Amino acid sequence: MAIPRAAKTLRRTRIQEEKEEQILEAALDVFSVSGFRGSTIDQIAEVAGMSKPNLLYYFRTKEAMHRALIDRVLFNWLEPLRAFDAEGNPESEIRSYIRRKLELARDFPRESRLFANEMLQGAPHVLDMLKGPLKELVDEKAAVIRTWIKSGKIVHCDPYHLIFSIWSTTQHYADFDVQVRAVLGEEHSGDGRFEDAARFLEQLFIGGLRPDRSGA
Amino acid sequence: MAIPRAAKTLRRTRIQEEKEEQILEAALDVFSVSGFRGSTIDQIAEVAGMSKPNLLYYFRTKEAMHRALIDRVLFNWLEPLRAFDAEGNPESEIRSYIRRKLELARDFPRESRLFANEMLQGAPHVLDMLKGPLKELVDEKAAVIRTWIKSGKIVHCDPYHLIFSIWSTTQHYADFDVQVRAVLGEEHSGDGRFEDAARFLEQLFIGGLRPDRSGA
DNA sequence: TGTAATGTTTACCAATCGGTCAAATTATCC
DNA sequence: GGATAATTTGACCGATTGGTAAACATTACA
Repeated sequence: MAIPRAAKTLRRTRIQEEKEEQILEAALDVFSVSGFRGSTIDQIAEVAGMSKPNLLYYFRTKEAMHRALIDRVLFNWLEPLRAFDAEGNPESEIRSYIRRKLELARDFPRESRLFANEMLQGAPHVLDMLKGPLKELVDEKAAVIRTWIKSGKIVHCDPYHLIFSIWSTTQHYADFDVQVRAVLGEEHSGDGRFEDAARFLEQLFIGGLRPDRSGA
Repeated sequence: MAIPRAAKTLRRTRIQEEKEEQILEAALDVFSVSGFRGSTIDQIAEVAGMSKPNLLYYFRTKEAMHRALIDRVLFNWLEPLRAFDAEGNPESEIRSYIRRKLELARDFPRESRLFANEMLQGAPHVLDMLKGPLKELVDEKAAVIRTWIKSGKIVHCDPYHLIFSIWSTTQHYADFDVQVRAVLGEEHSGDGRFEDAARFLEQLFIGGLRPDRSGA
């Protein structure tokens, strides 16, 4: 007789570890493409290579699966922003922030798309996190940027929109990958495009934020 | 007895005009949030305020509805890029391109999200258009940008990634609207945020593309 | 090695899905 | 106003959906 599933987390088996991993991996595949509503348990079960009831033995509902996935992904997703350091100098901090975000887009495009899908749907599962922890983190980093502005290290600008623009430009290469590939053509669709993107974005942001030397 | 639906386009009734408009409007509401797979005909019918069979009288399948919607939206979506003019000077052209794209994001966010959903799903319905007409248009505009670079009007950079970065930064305000609002907080979630965004992005791109006067 | 806990499968359920059909209703035009 | 075309509806269909029940198989551990 199986334990009530609520108690399952008390002690985790080897098999539990493996299967849950397997399921979340498959769920990421499916959710990141079709979004929550558009994905089916059957689909995920097939990708995971197990029967639907077996999958439901580990995650009782589709919601639970999605929630577990989001929880696991979000932490890593914010890591680069957390690393944004007030002590460092603006140019290298921004440069390395762009690098990190671009690496995430390259190495974890499904995670990026999972998040993008959630946003498009109005963030029904993560709205509290956006308004709480995310906002606080961004507020904090915006304050850092403001000190850079006040000390004349970068041009006067809105720190929030600066952060938004770094997010959007870098995530674009994961979320709109198919469009990027289509426009660049077969020849420039290798991993080299990430190097090109990094070079361009660093140039754009470093150049665009350099304090104005003509005016004052 | 109703006409075979294939002949319907020969002469269009007043009612046809109205109802099809009504349906596409509702379909835009639904598809832009849930994507193709995640949306249901019943949902759209309810938003459109008509019965499902009635809706299916005008569009035989969900696919047909989606296709009609995409077709109608895509043309307008590319208009700003088409307006990108080789004769104008780079600064004002880029400035007004950003403005136009940002206005689209503000005034037609559902259209932007419809497109974003399609991209996330791998562009199953528009891949040919991306590889064909879109690529050609972008190639053409990239050539324009290259002439600006050659004549020293803007800094040397990759024109494709420049275009991508304008797309992503502007569309971000439609596609990730919920995140932008959450991070900015209630007080900055009015329409004023588009003015702030415009000011920041113009500054970023104009500054970032200004030819380097320190080097040469 | 036995047994209890854990894991898996087959069969199934009610609800919803995309879509059809024929009958009923409404608009159009002479 | 009547015939005819256009529109709308309710009832329905088979397939798929998220999820369950219970029998069956396997594992861990004493």
